[in-house]
Amino acid sequence: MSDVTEERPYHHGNLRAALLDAAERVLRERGADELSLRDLAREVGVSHAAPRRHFPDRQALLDALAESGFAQLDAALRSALADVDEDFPSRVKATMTAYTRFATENAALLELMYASKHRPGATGIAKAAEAPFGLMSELITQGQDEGALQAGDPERIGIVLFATLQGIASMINGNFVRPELLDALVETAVEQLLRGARPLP
Amino acid sequence: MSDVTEERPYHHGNLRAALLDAAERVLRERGADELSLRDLAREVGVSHAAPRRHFPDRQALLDALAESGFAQLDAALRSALADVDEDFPSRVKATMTAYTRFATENAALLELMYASKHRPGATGIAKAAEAPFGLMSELITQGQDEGALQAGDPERIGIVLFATLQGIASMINGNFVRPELLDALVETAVEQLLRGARPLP
DNA sequence: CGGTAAATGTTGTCATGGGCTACAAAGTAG
DNA sequence: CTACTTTGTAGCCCATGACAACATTTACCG
Repeated sequence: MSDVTEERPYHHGNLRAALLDAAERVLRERGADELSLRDLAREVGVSHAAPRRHFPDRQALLDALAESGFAQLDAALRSALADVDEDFPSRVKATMTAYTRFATENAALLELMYASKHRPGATGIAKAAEAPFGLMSELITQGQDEGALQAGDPERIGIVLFATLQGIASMINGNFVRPELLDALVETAVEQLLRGARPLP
Repeated sequence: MSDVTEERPYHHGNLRAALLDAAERVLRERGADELSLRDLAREVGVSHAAPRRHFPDRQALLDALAESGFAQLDAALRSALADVDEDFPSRVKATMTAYTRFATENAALLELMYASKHRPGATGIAKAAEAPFGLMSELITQGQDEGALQAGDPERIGIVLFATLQGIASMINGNFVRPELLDALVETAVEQLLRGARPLP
């Protein structure tokens, strides 16, 4: 058996991942304002300056969290789409529900993801956001192919759809709308999309 | 003539307003993260602990800014509505344009307004938000009265509309969409509302 | 008026945290 | 085995938020 007093090695091994893990937990439990690099270092059991090797400053950590958030969101959306029928209305509704679920269950994370002031050269975030954005475009394209939606730039329609979802989540996360209304609002949004963007008779 | 060396009186007179003013400027120029009570105190010319009398802690200041933001937003929307025709489509479009304009020109402020973690008992913000929210509901009601929109809970439709606008602004403020696309996106959103929520033939 | 309580500002202090530099240990390649 | 690089440590400075004790105005009330 190894020593009971678990000597920590000088090198952590995968400090970056451990920090992100801890950060995600703190973010969820106490919000972005409470995120302190020193605190994370303590939790992970390294010196207060160790995180610096992986995140030059606090904002770099926040950006990394945001980037990871888009990846998680993309995974959530694709997972939701995997379990649903082929027809367009079902797929739209499943996607919208999955988005708002994710967004309301990860309120602080979403706030980071859409924060206006990422560091100038944070290309990683934009890149990571392309995955879910693209998914939305594909979905719209599918709807157009099926004849459920009128022609038009799928990206533009997708962005508006995305925006509506994000906005609904904001309303709930900001406590302006009771969470119980979430489903009804999503339902309304789905109906309006299907009716508002369908082909002219 | 009074003394040239402008002796500052012990009592500022309207410190609270002065602080909010300075805070709004800093918020616009450098973002919420850069807002420091001590810095504001310096700018206004009072001691570092003076703001405490008016804002018990930093969050209280942020909440006050958010509250003021909703009042300004409400004023902007009503002002836009005052200069436009009576017909529903014009009014909707004017309102939506005014909202997204305000939201993109005051990105950091909007972020504060919809931040998920206001202090528990910040009833002031919710109260202030009721004004613009109500405006949106009234607008929907008008549309229904004119027969441009189908029946339905005006508040629910209004919230979805509001959410869409806020979402579009988020996309632009978060740098996921080029600002030049703003008008086109609003246009799309307007059309979808008018088509998606109009009465069945 | 005049005196007292409440508001409002000031000074001084502490703990926390970000960011920096110099140094140490562990891995890696020649 | 010896350099070189990566990763973590120790210690410092400084800004800030929060707090307490004290000072000055202002407001109110007899």
